[in-house]
Amino acid sequence: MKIVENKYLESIQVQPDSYESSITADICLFGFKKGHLRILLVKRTVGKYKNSWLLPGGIMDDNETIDECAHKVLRCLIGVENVHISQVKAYTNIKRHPVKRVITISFYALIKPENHPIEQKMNVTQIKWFRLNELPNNIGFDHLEIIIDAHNLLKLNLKSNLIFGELLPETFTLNEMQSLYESILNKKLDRRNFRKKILQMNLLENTGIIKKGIKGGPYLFRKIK
Amino acid sequence: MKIVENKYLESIQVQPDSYESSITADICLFGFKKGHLRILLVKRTVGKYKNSWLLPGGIMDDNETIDECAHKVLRCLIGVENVHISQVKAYTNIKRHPVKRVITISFYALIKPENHPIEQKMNVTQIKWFRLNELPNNIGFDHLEIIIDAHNLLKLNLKSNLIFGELLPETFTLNEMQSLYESILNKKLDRRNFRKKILQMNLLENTGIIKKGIKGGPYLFRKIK
DNA sequence: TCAAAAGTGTTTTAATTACACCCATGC
DNA sequence: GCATGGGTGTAATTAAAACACTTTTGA
Repeated sequence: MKIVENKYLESIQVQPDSYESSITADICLFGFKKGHLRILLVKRTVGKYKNSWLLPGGIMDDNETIDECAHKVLRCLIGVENVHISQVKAYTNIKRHPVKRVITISFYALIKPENHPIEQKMNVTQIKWFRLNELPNNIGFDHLEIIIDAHNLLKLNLKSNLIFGELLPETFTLNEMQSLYESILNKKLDRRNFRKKILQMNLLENTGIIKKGIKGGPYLFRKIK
Repeated sequence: MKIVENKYLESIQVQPDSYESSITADICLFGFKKGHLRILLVKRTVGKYKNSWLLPGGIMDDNETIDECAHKVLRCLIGVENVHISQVKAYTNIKRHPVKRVITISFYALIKPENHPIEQKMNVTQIKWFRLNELPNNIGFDHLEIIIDAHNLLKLNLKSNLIFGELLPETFTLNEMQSLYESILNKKLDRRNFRKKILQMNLLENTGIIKKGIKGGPYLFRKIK
């Protein structure tokens, strides 16, 4: 299995600009760390965009769907099988890749960075979590547009669905959760109104445990079920 | 240009099940006629699904984006260039087409059927507007799923955006508009509340003209700008 | 003991829903 | 002239937004 992963990783990042017209899955992997919403970007060792930050992505095989491909990328990247992904959009501009025509279908996924240490793979010179409001200005291809589209969809889904993947730990304080919402929506929320709204959804339960090391002694909550 | 169109139309519908792995755009073309939201489906003359109703679609060329491809399909179908389209989703299941692998990216578009008489093309045995709540049960491929996804996105966009393409004529009564909304959302709306909400958006203007032939003498409205 | 963060309700405002009568027109 | 559909406003309910003090804990 490890071999398969490496094979894929290479096709994803080692042999850029060398494949035939391809369909790829690019992943906007969002994480929440130190109070900020972040996204994982990589730099490749070769290819035209080797000095640019890029979304991690992979080429879709003959025998896999684009969703399976997206999961494959995540498996290579963080070694996790069952992360929930959401399809965002297809990008088909003819000149988006300098050598060959590449069609990309983008996804977003939500993880907790602490749970998934990122291994530096050989074909990637750098790999880094960026704050969403401090993105580098050298993002390659049309990946900035892809990031913006994914973030917009995430915001939309957050309001209606209250799905936040594993952006938060197993147990968390309501203020941590509020802070996550504020990061994603990029605005301040009223503490009392936020708690009222979230709690009356009956999707969280109070563990009764107080988180240590924080002034005020906040209760830890978890998702029900 | 007419030749080009025919060439495309053939590749879309005459030579099914005979192409290499392809990327297609399938169009959920919604129309509003006789008080019902409808969708245009076609039957092809050949291929495994020749007895099934299908969404109109076309193969993406090397030198066009998927959006251009979608417009091409609409041009072939109804001869119109500048219809607004919305991308919905990519479908990549491996076995969705019986012969070759076909990746489909779906779109929806909104037109007024009366404005666009549908020509029967040679490769299509039938072409018909179906009421969305009376779809045939022999819909080919995964096109029923595609229709449902597109309709759901349309409902979502209707609530937030108030974009209804050209589903309504240039001028229309508020009750015609309400009837359209009820068809799309599939539920009854309160007449006074609907009018209040729509009018206070300030996106419509009253032409001052009364539509003849209807009891009550309703005013005709149009979109501003 | 004091600074920082947690926890908690009420009031105000805005948005949504429910509801009934008279008027205009076509037949 | 009468049946059908068009047009209109207000009250009730519900949801969202604004707002301040007390308690707990770490340093």
